[in-house]
Amino acid sequence: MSTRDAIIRLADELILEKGFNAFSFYDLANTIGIKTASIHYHFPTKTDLILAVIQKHKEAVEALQRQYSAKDPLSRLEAFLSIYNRNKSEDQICFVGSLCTDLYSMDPAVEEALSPVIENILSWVTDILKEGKRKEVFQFNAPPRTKALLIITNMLGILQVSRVTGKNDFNEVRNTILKELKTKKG
Amino acid sequence: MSTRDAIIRLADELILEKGFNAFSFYDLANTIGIKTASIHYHFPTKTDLILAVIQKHKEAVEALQRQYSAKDPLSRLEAFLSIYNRNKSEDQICFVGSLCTDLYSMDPAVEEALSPVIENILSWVTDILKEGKRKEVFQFNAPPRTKALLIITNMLGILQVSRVTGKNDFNEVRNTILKELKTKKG
DNA sequence: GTCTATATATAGATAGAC
DNA sequence: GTCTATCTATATATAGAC
Repeated sequence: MSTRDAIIRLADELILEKGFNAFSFYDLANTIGIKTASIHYHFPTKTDLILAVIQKHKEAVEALQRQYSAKDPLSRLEAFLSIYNRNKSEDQICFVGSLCTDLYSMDPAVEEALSPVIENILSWVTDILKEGKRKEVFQFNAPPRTKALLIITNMLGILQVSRVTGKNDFNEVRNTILKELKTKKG
Repeated sequence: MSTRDAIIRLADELILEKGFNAFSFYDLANTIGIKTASIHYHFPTKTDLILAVIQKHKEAVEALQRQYSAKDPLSRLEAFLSIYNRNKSEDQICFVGSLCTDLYSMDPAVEEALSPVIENILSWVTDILKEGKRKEVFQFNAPPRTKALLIITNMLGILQVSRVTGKNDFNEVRNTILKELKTKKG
């Protein structure tokens, strides 16, 4: 893995673990085994770095969307839910939740970059729900976009809250979302 | 208002707006019109200050619980939901969401103080839902504690996400939660 | 209870050698 | 592409005068 990729990967982990304002170029440099000046060579400013991390998430989401585009609604929904799997280093939260929390302490360019990623995820889930309802594998009453917001905020929120209430709650919420959504057919 | 209270109030606002790691004693001092040394007189460390902010929320929640303890389930639920009203300075998020996001960058004493507050809110909402179901004003299938987690994470999450997707989504989510919960009786 | 002054540490960032 | 060295700014925190 290139140094550049190692920096992005570690920055991403630290954003999900501690938040954008709680890690420094020194933390990155020290862990990777280089000097801070080398980080600045790849990313002149911390904003440049965070934009690269967002870009990585953007591409990962798009890859997931393509990979499951032809699959059934339940598989597609599970693909979406897999974004939140907490089998990485312990207790990482959702990157959207982390960045939205710190949003007003960051360069406005971050919001500009983050916005289309969030809108893309929201459209994706909305579309999955629409198709699932049409095929009668999902049931829900709210408008699809609203139901998508409910599911997304459940996943984002439980990753944060379950840091305190206990990690079982993550599985409980995830399973309940699926259970309430599924018809006998799904 | 005492200087101490002014500090707590402003620190609270900044935590909800920018997060714990994005404001300094200088920000507080400068806005209030005192010097940083005066902040340290009231709160020797930043941890002491955040603990006081948590204590303030603890008391506010408990006051709300007492105030509505004898009311009907719908009124009690609306009292809970009022915690998330965003009619303060614009775009503040949920204090639980903000602190959980930054949790692993803070003194462990913060988690210790925050945990009972979250557990108290969770018990409160669980109890409201139980009573509402028993009285047939609410309908839901999941266990009451799980349903409480779903509603809490919806509210916490939408305050963060709607910073990007637009503030209408906050009202949409809030109204949908109530709509899906209510029976004809409720 | 607030101030001035200061200590100490760390942050993001740049210049220029190799 | 990585380094050493350094700049400048800001952070939390303390000592001691008023």
